[in-house]
Amino acid sequence: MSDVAKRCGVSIKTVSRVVNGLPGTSPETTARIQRVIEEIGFRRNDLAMDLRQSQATSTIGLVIEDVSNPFYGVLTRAIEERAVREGAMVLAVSSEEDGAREKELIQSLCARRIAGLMVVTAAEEHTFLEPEIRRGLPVVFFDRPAVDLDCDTVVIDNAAGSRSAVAHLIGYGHRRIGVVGDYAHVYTVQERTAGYRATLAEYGIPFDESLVRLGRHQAVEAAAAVHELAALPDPPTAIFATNNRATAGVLRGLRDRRSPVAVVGFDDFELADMLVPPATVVWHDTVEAARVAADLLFARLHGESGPAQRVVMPTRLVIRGSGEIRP
Amino acid sequence: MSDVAKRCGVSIKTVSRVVNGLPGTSPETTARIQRVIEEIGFRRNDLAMDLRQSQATSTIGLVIEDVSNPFYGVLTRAIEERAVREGAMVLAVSSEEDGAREKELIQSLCARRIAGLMVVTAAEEHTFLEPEIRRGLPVVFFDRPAVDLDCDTVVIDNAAGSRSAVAHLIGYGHRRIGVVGDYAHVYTVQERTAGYRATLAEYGIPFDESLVRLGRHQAVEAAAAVHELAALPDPPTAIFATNNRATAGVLRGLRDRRSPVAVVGFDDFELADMLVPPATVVWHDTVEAARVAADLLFARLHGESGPAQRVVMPTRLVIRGSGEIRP
DNA sequence: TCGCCGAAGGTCAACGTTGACGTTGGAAGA
DNA sequence: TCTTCCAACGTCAACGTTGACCTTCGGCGA
Repeated sequence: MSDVAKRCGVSIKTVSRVVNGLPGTSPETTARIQRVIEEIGFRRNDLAMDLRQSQATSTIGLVIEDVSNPFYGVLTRAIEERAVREGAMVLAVSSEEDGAREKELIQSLCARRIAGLMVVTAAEEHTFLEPEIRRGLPVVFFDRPAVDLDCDTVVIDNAAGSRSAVAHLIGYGHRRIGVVGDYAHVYTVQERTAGYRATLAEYGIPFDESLVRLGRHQAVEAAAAVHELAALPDPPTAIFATNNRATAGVLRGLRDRRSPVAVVGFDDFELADMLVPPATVVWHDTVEAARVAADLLFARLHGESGPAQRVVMPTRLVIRGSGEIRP
Repeated sequence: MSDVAKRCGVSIKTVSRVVNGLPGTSPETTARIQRVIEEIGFRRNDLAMDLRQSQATSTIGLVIEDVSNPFYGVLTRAIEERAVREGAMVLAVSSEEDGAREKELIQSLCARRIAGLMVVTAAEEHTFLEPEIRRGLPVVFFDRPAVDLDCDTVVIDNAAGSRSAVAHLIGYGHRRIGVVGDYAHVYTVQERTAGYRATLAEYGIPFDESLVRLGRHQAVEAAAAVHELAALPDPPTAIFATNNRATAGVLRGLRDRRSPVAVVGFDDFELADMLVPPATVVWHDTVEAARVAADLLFARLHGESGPAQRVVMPTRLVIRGSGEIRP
């Protein structure tokens, strides 16, 4: 900027006015400055501007498990879409389901003075966020609530979704229903497993620990769980998979086995309807949930100061075939 | 920081030393300052630091078409993985395949003083990047080269990949092979379509314009193309789909038709092997390509100043079933 | 003629941080 | 005792920008 000013024989402030379209410069001066800016390819340093003006950048921090998981890809995109309309960008980082890493990442984001934060948390403890929140950082928890913080939260109705899945399988005559899912410490896994147990109890079916196979983070691990379950003395005739990756893994594991096993998965996923049999899943609107969460975040950024909101997104059982196999 | 200094009765500089782990403070002072930092939850403003020190942040800009497309999700993740090892973050933005938007986004990224830039370009003109490059911004083009800029580039061997796909179909007896693909102005679409034509010529098969259906960005549009092709007087017996989304769309479009049509798609995708028939595709290693591109970028950031590199990633035909259907 | 006004432009400080360099005060060596 | 040295601080300016405020000057009405 000072370079432009020197070349034009004006003060830095005049250049600043032109750059920001403020009044107070003659048309000739404005044109001259704009020409020089074009010539030398000057671009304002937003860092300096943000430092001077607001102590915050127009960047939203987003902490997820892994961008390459389509669920988070869709989430990231939906938030970005909302953010661009507000002139903001989204800085998405992957926690890899590691609480300590999540803490580091968030602190690093805060050091970069993000304007707001959205988190799919993997941590059990969020007190480290308190000073930031006190300083005015809006935080929204997505998909998993914070236990020790009173923040806006958007979650899926895991209890109802799990119930619909398990009740559906029971309705088709299944009494031995396996569960395959991700790490047991993840909130959604706990909720969905709890929903499974509650539904079994509701129908008077005894809970059998050996039918539960958690900690299956990768699809191949979920596929392996299928073989473990099949090797049981009294194998399950149906499987409830607690997320998209587990569902894909289970279906892959089942593909080469002769005895048909019914499957209902939580989360819809691309091509689910193209498999054979097509996957019956607990659907929920990820894009809409992301929009709601983004709305909450931007409302806070625009000054909203009411009590923390908690939004529960509904689910719907999408019947396609894999869940309608009888024992 | 000045707040911490005041509370501790020391100068700002002393706090700075403690924050950065520099020598020159007694253990007692260090402990006192650290305690206060912990107490009030102070966090250094990296904006101010970057402004003072280097005029660049430790952030890599990544311009892609859309994070929610798994291809780009995987790319983003691979680059992030490399970036975290270097203490950097990735600011990924979606151009939506719009050249003008891409330009705006890149300029916005530059204004935020990113340390490096990786682009899957949708623009035909990149001269606006010249001043930034002159100023030392390392730029890597991924998947699509720049026509008017001499930068590091990583592309897929589109010619060889397309040839392997089309020759495979011809080998199975097909002579009328349709093409379904994304926007015709996209580099990869052009290259792959050119590869298709070259291979037809190689085998003495006349090119028929009516078999080419481009501009199918969404999967549903690709599915519609299948029906259009089937309605031709002399419909194709095979289809070459030029990317993952088109392949999924084509397979979906074919699902409900009785007459079997062979399909080979460019790009592998999740669950491709779980479809019926499983999708035969031109595979390439996206993760490895991203790693190579990230290596190029970080090498430049570390001072590498040799001539621009151009890396061509190999492809491999993965035979699964959909491409081995005879006419 | 004088006073006033507004357009066009300039000066200065501050945002939070750190590099360069200055200042203490006590210990150690001559 | 005097010098030297070093550890442990502090001061100041600068990074690029902008808000608050000041200056200049020509025009215009009383």
